[in-house]
Amino acid sequence: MNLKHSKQRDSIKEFLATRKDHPTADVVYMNVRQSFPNISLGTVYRNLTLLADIGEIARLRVGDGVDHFDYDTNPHYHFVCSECGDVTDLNTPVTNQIIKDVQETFEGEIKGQVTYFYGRCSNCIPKN
Amino acid sequence: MNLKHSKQRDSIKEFLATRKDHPTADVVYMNVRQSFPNISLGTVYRNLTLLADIGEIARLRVGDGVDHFDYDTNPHYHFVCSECGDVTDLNTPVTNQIIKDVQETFEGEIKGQVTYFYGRCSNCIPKN
DNA sequence: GTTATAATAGTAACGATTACTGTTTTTAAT
DNA sequence: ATTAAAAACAGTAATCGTTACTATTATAAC
Repeated sequence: MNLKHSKQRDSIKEFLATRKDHPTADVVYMNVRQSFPNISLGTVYRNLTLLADIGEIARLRVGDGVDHFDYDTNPHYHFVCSECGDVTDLNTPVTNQIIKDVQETFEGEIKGQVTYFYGRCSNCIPKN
Repeated sequence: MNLKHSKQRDSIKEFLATRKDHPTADVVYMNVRQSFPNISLGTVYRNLTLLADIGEIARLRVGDGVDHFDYDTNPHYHFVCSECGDVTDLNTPVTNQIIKDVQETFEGEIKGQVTYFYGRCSNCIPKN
């Protein structure tokens, strides 16, 4: 892979680095446009895909029909609020034991696992 | 919810019941058309969504951009082959311990968990 | 500076899904 | 059996996230 430097890509990475939530391509687009008013949505998608492919960011598919992107590539669990849609990090350590368990009775080759949790986030639980 | 009976819906359920793989709406459409040549794709989608909402079938989102549907609503893990895209059942029992662990340090209310595994299925591993 | 090619902006196309609309089925009450 | 209310339908249009295309611009090695 023969990468060339690009200010737009830098800007996308920089933006992602500032966010602890997990923005969608569209949110990235909206924000990066403040520094690059002419950046195209296609450029955002292409670079997010590229960065995810080379492992510099992570692409999250949490079942809401939209891809989310995470600057933090260390394995960690995510929580998706069924009401507000927010995607947040969980700090429970990730275990790989389950992969070993599954592999025992599975003929193919397991390379990884995706797990996310859903429910109501603290903001969406009615106070009293 | 005030359901009325429909032959089309029956047929969709019947078809799903015969399949151990996890067909997409389009596959359901193709097959149910053999008994109902005029059935519309919208009807298939509407009924799959309805059946999933009332818990008679399960909707699987395994990150391939297409929804899969499962007649078996008992909790079980799925494996997604990264090469051929097949979605298959795993027989490792599902544990809820992880939910309890996560709940300990999480302020919101966790209602469930989605886990799937990916890798190469036995068909896609080169034989020698 | 030249040159090769990666990256871009802008736009068109795509595929999965949902929404709309007028018609047909189902169901329950008469 | 007839009727009436509502659910479901077929057919089609629209939506939405994403990818593909194309002509132009930026990058980087020589």
